Amino acid sequence: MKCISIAMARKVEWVSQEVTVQGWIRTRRDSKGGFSFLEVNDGSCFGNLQIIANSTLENFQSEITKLCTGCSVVIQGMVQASPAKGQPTELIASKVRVLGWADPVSYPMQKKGHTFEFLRTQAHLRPRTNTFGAVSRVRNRISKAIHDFFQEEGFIYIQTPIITPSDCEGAGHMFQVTTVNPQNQKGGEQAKGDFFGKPVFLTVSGQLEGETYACALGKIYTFGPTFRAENSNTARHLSEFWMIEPEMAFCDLVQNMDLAERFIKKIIESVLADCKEDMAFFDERIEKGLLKNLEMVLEKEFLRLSYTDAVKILRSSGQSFEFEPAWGKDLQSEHERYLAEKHFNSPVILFDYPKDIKAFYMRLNEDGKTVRAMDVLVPRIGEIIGGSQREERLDVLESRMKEGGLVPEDYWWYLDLRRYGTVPHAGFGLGLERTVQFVTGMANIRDVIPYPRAPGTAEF
RNA sequence: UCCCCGAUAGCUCAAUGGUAGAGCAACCGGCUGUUAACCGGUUUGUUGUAGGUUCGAGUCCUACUCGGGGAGCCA
Repeated sequence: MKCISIAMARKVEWVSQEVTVQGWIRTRRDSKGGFSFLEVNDGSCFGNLQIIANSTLENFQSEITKLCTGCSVVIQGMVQASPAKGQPTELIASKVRVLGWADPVSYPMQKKGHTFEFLRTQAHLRPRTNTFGAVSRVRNRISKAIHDFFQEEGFIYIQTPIITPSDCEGAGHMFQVTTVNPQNQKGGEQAKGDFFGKPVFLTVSGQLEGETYACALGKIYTFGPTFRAENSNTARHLSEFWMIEPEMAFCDLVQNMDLAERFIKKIIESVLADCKEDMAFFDERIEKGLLKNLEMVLEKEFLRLSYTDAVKILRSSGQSFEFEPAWGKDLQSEHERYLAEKHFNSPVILFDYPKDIKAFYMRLNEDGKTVRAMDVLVPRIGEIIGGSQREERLDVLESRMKEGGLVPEDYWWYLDLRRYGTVPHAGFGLGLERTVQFVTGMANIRDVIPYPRAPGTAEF
């Protein structure tokens, strides 16, 4: 007898076949007409399999009528077309074996109605809910789409270090990695006796290392965890998140933007094609109109707008902002949201930002005032991609570093790329969790990663 | 980190400074090819923590903890 997944058992091809399924009980409904309905889910798909458990089963009174949400079971039986609405098939059980009970008094998961805030306190059990099962499957499909996309485009997947000495781009606080007991360390003496003999940190970006491989292999991408010790407490920030960073040699900003747009569309396309049940759920219960919006994103060309033009649009919009937009200042969330949600109602790519608000490695434009940076803004989320064409001219790069108070010698290996066979190159970073948020409509980033890490939050 | 709001039964929430309640869950019973099943009944409390004001505090005050919304930082 074949042991099959719930996803398979829900397909009509399996009608009339004897099979075994295994999973967890979602609900039980008794019929005194002589049987119980069990809903079993094993995570292989959104829907449950309805089991018909007849009272003639030997453990019907002793066990089956006591099953409740969370119990694990193995069930043998015959798949049949369901006579009632609600499911294509169901399973007439010939044997129901209980593997593990779940005491209904203490088991925290109920059939219905849990807030995401409560489920965050039960992060080890929340994947058993509809929402978190669906998020997990979509997150998986997005991850696969990312690899598919880059592999098909000829990119090489490389793994950049997680422990790194480079205080990359001076962007925010880093987590220091040390084997020295803080109680034994004297002020400033720590690094000498420490494991690596110098201060090292968890990576905030694999970009600098990624550039070195792009300048040898042409097109590369990284896909791994990233750590930022910022004390930021929002629905779109995590201390530990996953980032995808492609880097391409012989590539300018326009090609970079082209890639970013194709990339995001490929992800949406894959999820819409392969996660229909999950996406229908998100559309109905999480974010009304989600599917229509994503389909619209697929059809539309992403708008491309220089920072300078964006500021002009904002200033003449007639919209009242808390902070007045002005050239040279960073765009506020309210500005970005206005552009992506109100003015264009579409993803927008902004480019050519003032050099003073961007990182040292971004290529300086001929005007001497702006750099070849780009941000992809999407409705609801805001910035989902940040990238740039990199500064490939040694002298310009060195002077930009000095302007920013960095010591070029610390970056000797990075500068070597410009000393030996320098080429124009570009790349960007995409936040995986923000992408999952965008695709699923989930409002809080802590609900699209299994175990969120945030300031004061590391329970599991 | 800053501003605003909140914390009461397992969960979601009520309760003029004056006897702590409902719905859901659980349990018992009824009914039914049911499907967020339905109907009747029963049980459930250190009101986030520590202080303070008051004859009396879930309610007012202070601090702290945690959560939510917004902001900054960014992906």
